[in-house]
Amino acid sequence: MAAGVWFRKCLRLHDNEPLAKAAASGLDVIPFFILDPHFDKSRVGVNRFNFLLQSLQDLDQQLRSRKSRLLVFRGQPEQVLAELFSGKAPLRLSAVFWEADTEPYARARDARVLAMAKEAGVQAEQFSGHTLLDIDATIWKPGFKPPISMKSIQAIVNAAGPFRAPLDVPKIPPLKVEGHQVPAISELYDDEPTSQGFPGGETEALARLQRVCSDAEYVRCFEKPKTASTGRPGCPWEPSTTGLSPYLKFGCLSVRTAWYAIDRCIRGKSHSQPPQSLHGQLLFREMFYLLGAAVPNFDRNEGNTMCKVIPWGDDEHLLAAWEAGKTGYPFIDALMRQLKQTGFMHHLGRHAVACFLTRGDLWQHWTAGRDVFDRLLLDADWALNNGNWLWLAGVAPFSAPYFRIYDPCPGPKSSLNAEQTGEFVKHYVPELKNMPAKYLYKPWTAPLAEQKKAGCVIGQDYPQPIVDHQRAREENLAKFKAALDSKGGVLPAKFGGAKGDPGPMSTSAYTSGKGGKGAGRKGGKRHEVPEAEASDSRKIRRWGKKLDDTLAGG
DNA sequence: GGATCCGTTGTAGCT
DNA sequence: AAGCTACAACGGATC
Repeated sequence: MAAGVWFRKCLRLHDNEPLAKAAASGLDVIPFFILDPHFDKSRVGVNRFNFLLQSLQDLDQQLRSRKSRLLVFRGQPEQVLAELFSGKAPLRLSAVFWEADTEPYARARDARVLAMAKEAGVQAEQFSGHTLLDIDATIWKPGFKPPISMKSIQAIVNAAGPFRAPLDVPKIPPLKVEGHQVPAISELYDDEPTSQGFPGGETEALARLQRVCSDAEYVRCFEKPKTASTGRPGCPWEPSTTGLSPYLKFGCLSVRTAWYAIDRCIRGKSHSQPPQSLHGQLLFREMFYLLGAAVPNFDRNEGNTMCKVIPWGDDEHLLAAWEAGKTGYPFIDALMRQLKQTGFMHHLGRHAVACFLTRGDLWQHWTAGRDVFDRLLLDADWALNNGNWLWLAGVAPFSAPYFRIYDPCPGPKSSLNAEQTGEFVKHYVPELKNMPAKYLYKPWTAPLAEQKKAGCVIGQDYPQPIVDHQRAREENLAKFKAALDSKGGVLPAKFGGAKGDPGPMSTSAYTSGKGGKGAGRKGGKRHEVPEAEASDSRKIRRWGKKLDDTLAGG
């Protein structure tokens, strides 16, 4: 008899509780993954699927170096597991362990598997591990309220106490079974993966974490809104952030391991704070996981207390141009082509293209953009992706005010932090590679002679702007306001989920009150140590400059 | 119960 | 050059 370890996310050996439990059971251990036909080409782009297969390869290699291996089965999970529950040795399971997954598809599937296991007399157990918090335990606690701000998620996390330390890799009994290899991507997809810089797997995940944390000052001073949407100077395809998100999505990296590695860098020294710090990023991840699990219909427009209903348009032509990176707005197009080509986009880039598709310019439904991201992003994660689209469409209570619309042609003062030499745009939109920098974000303003000289005539070699931004912006602001005024944007919030009525939740946008960016926020009583804060921002500025120099030099 | 503060990340235009 | 204002004006938390 054997204990199965069902890998789904959690594609790692470190800090893997199901694996530790199986290894401690005294039974043989069968590590396996099931390639579920549900996740087909319509749902998963070739780059993410390749990332998954690389992660499985890495897992297999690591297990083999420990005299075990990974078995990859294909088919519907319920069917495969039914066979493993009733099959012949050595592939018959008397126990199976996995990491809990709170996404709706996984939840329904796992409930069926738990029932099957009970029926078959197989011990089945799942362990919380993908998040810092035990999501289900948290949302069922009396008095739980869905967090919609950094303060509220911090309160929840603080109340939960310190997270357990990451677990060591257990001693795994040897396994000798033939077949069930990790397939090659060419067996499953016709097109070739095109991603760069993000090889899947735990080995790379830990190496990347190591690289990030070897620069403790970078970790201490990290402020997300100050990182560049257009990558690193000189190599715009490299993220200006840590690039750890795909590894967290698949659990190649344990979030606890990441949390404590960051903690070691910042402990005892002055450091940036949530929400902008690296810990803040992980806290947002927790917040969206809680919302995804606690809010019914979190991925929908209707029946979703976190979503104001806005009469979005439905124009296939606009959506297709956006997805293809052919809107005629070079910054938007470069970002969308980066997404398609590499599977990665900086968070602020996601702000720019999501705002452009929805309330900013094209007035298309946020779920349409959500689906494109869900397919193409290496780090596409159901709760985070939905949460971010709700945020950016301006329909969630945690959204920025709807009238804060990003300029799709960001200048040097824009909070999108887009570099001004145009190297990012030129890299992903090669039609524009000879366009002078001063016209790069608005090439239609270049005189025809300049366009010809650059070999890029607008309307021929590169599209005209698909909409007039100033006009679209004003029209959309008016439509959004009208929808709010008519109360069409407010739902009665009367659909209780399986859990108790979470209570009427906010469904409106907010404004920041008077003052521009950051104005009027200093000097409040929240900032008890203004000196430390000032020294932090000095450090951060110094650091930013140093980073720029280093990267420019290298 | 009313007032006040606050919310990761807008932009243009002015001084 | 950095800092202010206009734009339009929500709702949760706290006092």
